[in-house]
Amino acid sequence: MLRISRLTDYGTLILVYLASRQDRLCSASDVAAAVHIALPTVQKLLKLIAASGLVQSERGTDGGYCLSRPPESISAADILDALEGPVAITECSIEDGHCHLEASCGVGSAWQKISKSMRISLENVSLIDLGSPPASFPVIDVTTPVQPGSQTAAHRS
Amino acid sequence: MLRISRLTDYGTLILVYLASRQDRLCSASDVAAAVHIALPTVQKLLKLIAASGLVQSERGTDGGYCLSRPPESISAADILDALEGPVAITECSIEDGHCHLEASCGVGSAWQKISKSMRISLENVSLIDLGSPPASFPVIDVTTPVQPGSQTAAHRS
DNA sequence: CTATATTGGACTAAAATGGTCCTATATTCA
DNA sequence: TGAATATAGGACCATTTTAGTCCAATATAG
Repeated sequence: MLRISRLTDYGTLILVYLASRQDRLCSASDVAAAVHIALPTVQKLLKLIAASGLVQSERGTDGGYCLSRPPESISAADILDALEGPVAITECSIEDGHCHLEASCGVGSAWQKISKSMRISLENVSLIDLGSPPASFPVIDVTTPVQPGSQTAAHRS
Repeated sequence: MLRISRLTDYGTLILVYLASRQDRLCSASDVAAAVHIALPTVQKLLKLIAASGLVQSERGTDGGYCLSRPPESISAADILDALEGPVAITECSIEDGHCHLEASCGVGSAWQKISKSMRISLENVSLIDLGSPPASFPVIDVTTPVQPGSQTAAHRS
């Protein structure tokens, strides 16, 4: 169903929470209590997210996690990259080469291109948007040339 | 990874093939030979697709399958609906109600809205587009009000 | 030295996925 | 009627992915 995993969903919650606590360092326990997700799961996710560079960590007493960039500059695509690997709609589109159907296919490339458009659109959704979503999100136009880094979500208040 | 399943990918291939054979009825064996996918798998997929109404079937000698609508009117969203259930980016967005995080969440709705935009954009990609993709597909704008049935892919020659 | 944290990994149960196969039924034609 | 060809509707299984928990090691502060 073109869906993201539940862990990615949780990860988003965690990041949104950290965005609201930009100043302080939050321990995994703090986060778990705030977002109402079991501690072990939060720990696992924070480790993953930290490994991707989206958050920074500090060990020891009074240690914890915080965003390593301002929330405006963290996109939905960044989150997917961190928790699910690169956004790719088909297996073809990640392996990019050895598909035993290539000759008769002609479809792979379409899904690939759709995937690229979606990725770009997700790059335009920031952590702030995810925390306080607009009335609705714009529609992907999958038929005209993509504009690489157009601009970030335009609804910001 | 925001990906579609391999079976859905295969299903797309099959539908694109049927679109090129609009006139005749194609048996599962015909299709399997044409798209280079194992017969049992093709049979399974055709049954699923037929159940969804995208293709019509006829039994008996000289029976087979054909599209039940012109390929222009079959969208990528239709294919996903047929083979993976409704396009929904999060589990939340399908159950639409009982999420034990609802209080602290605020994120679910953002992903839900993004999902809706993506769905609409996929509705604008036809089977013809999937068969002969344009140079690139437009980018989803996830920040402005959605336009329900705007128009179908504009690159058609 | 002890408390508190993260780090990095192993581990398990449950579910989804991909794929095959079998029986029943419908249709055509000789 | 009977044989051949198709779909219909399942069951079934192996493998992978997902979600979730837990443990030993390390770093930090007091």
